[in-house]
Amino acid sequence: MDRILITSAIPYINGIKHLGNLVGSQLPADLFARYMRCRGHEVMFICATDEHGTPAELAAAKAGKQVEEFCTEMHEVQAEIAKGFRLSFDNFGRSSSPQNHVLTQHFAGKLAENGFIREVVEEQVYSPTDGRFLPDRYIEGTCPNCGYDSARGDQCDNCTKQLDPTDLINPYSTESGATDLEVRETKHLHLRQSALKDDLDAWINSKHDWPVLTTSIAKKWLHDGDGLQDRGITRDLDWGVPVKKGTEDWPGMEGKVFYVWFDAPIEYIAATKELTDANGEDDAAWKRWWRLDEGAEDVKYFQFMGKDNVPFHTLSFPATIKGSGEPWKLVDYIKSFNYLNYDGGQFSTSRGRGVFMDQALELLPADYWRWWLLSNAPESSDSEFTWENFQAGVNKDLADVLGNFVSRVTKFCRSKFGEEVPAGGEYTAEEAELIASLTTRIRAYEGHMSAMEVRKSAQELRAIWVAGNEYLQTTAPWSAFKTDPDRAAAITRLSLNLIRLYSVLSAPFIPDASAKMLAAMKTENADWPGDVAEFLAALPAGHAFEVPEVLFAKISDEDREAWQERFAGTRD
RNA sequence: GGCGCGGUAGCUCAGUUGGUUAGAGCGCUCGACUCAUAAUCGAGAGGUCGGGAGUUCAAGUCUCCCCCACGCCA
Repeated sequence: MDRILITSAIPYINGIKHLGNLVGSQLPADLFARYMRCRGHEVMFICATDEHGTPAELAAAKAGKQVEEFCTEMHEVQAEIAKGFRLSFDNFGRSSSPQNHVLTQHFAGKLAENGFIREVVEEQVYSPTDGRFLPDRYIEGTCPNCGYDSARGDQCDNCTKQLDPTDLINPYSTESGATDLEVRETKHLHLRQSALKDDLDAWINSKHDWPVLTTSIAKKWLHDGDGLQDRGITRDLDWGVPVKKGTEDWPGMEGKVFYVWFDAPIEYIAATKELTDANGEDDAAWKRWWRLDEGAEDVKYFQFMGKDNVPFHTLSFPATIKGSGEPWKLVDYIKSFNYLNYDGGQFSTSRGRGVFMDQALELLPADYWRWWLLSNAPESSDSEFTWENFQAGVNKDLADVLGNFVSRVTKFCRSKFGEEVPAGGEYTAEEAELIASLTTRIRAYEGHMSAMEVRKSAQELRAIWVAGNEYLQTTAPWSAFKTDPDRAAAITRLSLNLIRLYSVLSAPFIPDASAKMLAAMKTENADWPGDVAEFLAALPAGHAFEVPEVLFAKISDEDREAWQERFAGTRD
């Protein structure tokens, strides 16, 4: 039995994520976690909300709430949606947790001790009216280039020219409208990633089995231009982890907090501690996952994320870990994903384009989305969501191939033999052939699942479903029944056992339907198939079952058209 | 403008270190079956692998140039 640590990139607290976000990290991570549990491994599957930073403060203000209150509510919303999609996190934590405060401050302290922190004095725009420093994009003014009067401090939306806030003519705060802005000096901490560059480079180069997407992004950041740059890890904000050197105050850094990208990945560790704390366990319980000197030596650590998160996970977070000089667990494998596009364009949170997680669950059960998204996961390149493809894929794979198989077998049996596994008849060469073919396919499926080859896994699983229909078509028990009822009974007995096989194999993809299939077969035995012939004999003659409700209703053309229309524009 | 990733059947995508007639699913056509959610199974049609040049006994797969789409950065 292996010990498998899995983390999914943590979604930002501000708003509900769209299907592109889901398929880029949480969903494939869940697939892998479920599979590893099915295979009997000890799994720790961690996710959380990323709660700090200006966008959260502003969203809270807009909602007329305190930021803590806002985050608590939004965390609850995201946690509920995650449950709706059957994301099987062992803990869905919060980056604002006390555990993360302590750990983040601890790492910063160690980095400072080891000389990887540099204090830098910068000039930033301060608004006396707002009582705070303003991030570039919360300052607007007239563009010096094109004269557009609502150019942002980082870029002009009209002429696309990149700007500094000080370039703007008649700048004002977008928060208060205040125009009495001034430039003030402020001190910040920078993480000396440049000093760790060679170490990180060697580490990345040793990862020969990582996806090209992952390593190519990391290498670009390492070698592009002047190479890996130091990065500011603090901000002049209220909402965040207060800057401390371990448990000590940090002179000159009063009133400042760590920047989100510094504390967010540390939350992976903190969320594990949140879990064990909640369970009343001691520190050894979480350290055995994260500390090489306290039991994590044999842990295999997998991270899942979209490509936009790769730099933080290949460079920034490892720099934090390595720079600490302490034996923390480093990631063993980074599975990264491209983007899922929506109907010819991008999904967009800010513009509300596409289907969002809460809306998706209003339309259809989780299994529909899980199956389609995973079987079309953007692994090797960006991929595309269209309503036509979604409808066709779901109807064909889930309703016609899998759902209908369950229907035809259980209903045939009920009408000819009653609602129990029929006795009589012998297995022939046809059964031997089916079992041989299934064995090959199941072993291939296991290989793809272990390798996190999501699309290939889905393809193989589908082929296994098809094999059942093929078998029925060839053996035609409805014909055999007329001349040789015993033969028909043998075929039906095997086919009923196939339903249990499909339940077990499909569980990581479509957990709800899987549970329904197992329940219909009136068994709780969901052990993974080793010897297939043996597995298919587990439900013996005389074992009762029931005909389940239709597993997957089809998506009608009317529904599809209505949804297409509804989601054509922006989110209401 | 620089960099990055792509451009393979109507659609969505696979194609290992260059090597026999370029693959899958859907869609389409035809056939079989009638247990089943008008479901299933089989067969077939369909691509000069964005364009051009080159390296090689051999290129979708390597090199160069160009075109197109997307993304990141200045």
